[in-house]
Amino acid sequence: MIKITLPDQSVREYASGITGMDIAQSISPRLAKEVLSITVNGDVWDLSRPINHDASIKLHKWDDAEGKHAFWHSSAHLMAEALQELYPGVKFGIGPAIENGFYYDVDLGDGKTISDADFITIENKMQELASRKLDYKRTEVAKNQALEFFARKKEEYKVELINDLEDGTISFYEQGNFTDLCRGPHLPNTEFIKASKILSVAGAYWRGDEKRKQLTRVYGITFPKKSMLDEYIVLLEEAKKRDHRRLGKEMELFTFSQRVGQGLPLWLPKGAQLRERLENFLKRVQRGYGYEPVITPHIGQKELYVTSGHYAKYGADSFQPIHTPAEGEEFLLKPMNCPHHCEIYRFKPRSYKDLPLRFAEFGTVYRYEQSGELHGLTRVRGFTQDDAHIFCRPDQLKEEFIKVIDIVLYIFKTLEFNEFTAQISLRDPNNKEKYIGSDENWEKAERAIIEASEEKGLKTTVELGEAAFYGPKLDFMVRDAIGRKWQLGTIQVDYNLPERFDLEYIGNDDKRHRPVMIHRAPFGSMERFVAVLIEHTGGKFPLWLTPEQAVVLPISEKYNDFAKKVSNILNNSDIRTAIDDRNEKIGRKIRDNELKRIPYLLIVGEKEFETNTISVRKQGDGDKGSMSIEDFAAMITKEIDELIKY
RNA sequence: GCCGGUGUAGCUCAGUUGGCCAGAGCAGCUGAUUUGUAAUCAGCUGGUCGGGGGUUCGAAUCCCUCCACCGGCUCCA
Repeated sequence: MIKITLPDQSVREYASGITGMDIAQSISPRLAKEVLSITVNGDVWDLSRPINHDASIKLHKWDDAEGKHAFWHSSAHLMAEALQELYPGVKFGIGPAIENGFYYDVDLGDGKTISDADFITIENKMQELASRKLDYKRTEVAKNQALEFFARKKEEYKVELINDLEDGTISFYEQGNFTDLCRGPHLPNTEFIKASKILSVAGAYWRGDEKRKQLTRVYGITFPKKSMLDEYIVLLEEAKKRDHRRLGKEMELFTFSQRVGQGLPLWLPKGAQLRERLENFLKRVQRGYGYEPVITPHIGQKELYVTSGHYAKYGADSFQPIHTPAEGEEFLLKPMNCPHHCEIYRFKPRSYKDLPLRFAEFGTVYRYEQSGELHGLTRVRGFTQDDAHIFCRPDQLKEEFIKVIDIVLYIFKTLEFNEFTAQISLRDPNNKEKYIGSDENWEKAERAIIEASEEKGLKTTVELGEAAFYGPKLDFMVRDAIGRKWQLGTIQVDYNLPERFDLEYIGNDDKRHRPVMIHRAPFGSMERFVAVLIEHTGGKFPLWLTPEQAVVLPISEKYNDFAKKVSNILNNSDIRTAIDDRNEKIGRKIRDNELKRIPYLLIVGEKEFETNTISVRKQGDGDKGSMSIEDFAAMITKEIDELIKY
């Protein structure tokens, strides 16, 4: 007999060789119907794999990441089998589960492609196979057997994968007519998969290497219930409706021009105002934290970036130098603000008493992104960072770090990003030579970040080896209103630039010391942040940010003068108010302005004119009755004050 | 940059296998109507069909090429 410990620490005894499915069955038949995989002593296993020793286990259903993972991984195999039937001769690369679904990289053979029109055929084939209730069977094989098997099938990609594996740990999974090299785990059988959808196809280099063959990557998603697929499709449609590229155009916030150049956003008046409001908001917050504004030009001498080290690393893949007509000088469009800020630090000798210095600038930078990489406002070639560089003494690092976290948290709270996580990126302890700076400084910096995050109670993940070569960092990820993740702000510690620019301060020991730099951008970039804000809010911005807060709707032309008076009073109270004096019926005006996401519609007609009032309609909430203009102004002012306090 | 897809009016889209002056709705303009809580009616304007080249008696439609956009890959100071 063996002892099986469940997550609640209760212990059950079973005969050796019991499987996860047997255990589920013994707990409840209902559980047995829903369970998808099992964790055994920390490893995720198939439910059909025998357990031969004492173990702690956890059974996974759809709600667990592990359960979904097994489900989608098995679905990738199912799709592969479908492709094998539909495209004879297809060769397989890799087919993992991903955050939302799975993909399989396949080589269809020369000249063959899969297009949108083929998706339905693949989906139908998958469901046909699934309904046959094919078991996923695990076998363990020796390396030479595995090689022989796939060599015979002319699966050169699999052969390559196996060659890179250690002997003795190789497992195959087989369902129906499809056998794959796979670590698992998998579902018991294909019948769990009740709904399949092929989402897209794309090219993907074999093993991520652009010098190697490009395979066809087929993306799909599956569900244990048909209704869940329907819900997912609704979510995709909702995401489409919120797409910032679409709303940016519709709400007249920004545009792109082929003539200006790809990846170079043009901010339209309403978008520029929105952005300016965000900037002013952050400027005020930063003023309170002791930041000092600086302004630097958009270009700098090439030598500046040679000094910073960026030229060596990125020069060839950047916009190429600008040459002066006479002197033969070379300038680069600035790809970041830090070198300029370092020169500001160097303006005069600094004392330990001067530190920390916090130089802030909404600095516009230009980076040559590959053309296929550009995407709306989230990936552009010219963008403005809400940048600042803090120059401090090593002993001030943690305190400064905490203050930056405070700013980030305040921004998230004000803009209602209520769900977020932070990723701490540390250096790879086995690869220390990849990084610049002393061990002592690294340890100090990493400890500072970890402790600062703990003190602020951040929900963090730690990634080893993800640090920049010049220092560890903390990145913030927010979850938007429909559950998607976006990376926003970043805080990075840097020992490299102070070194390269030979930055110093005089300590209280009268000796020269090296300051530490913190790079930080709570929004990340204005472009990206506005994009995320649009997608998060679906264009229904917080009242204090929205371009037009209220529109006065006169019932007929007779009340245009009164409407004018109302809007003047409100605008004088800093409430951004427009008038819709088109020759339209009131129903039409309401409809159009609701669709424009105007927070408050103010209707004025005979009744309101007589009593000097307005009839208020709140966006999405209908008629709120009438009130005096002054009461409305006070109400709005109060509402904004509650949203944003600075 | 690479693979695949898309490109028709400001926006959303029709335009069958190449064939009269390229269409619709919305937006815009003009006029009528003077309106009470999510679309008043009528008329009009607007497109070198992404750019260039080619095939053809004839091209939005077929071919080549360039550009931009979309989905990914690679990259991201």
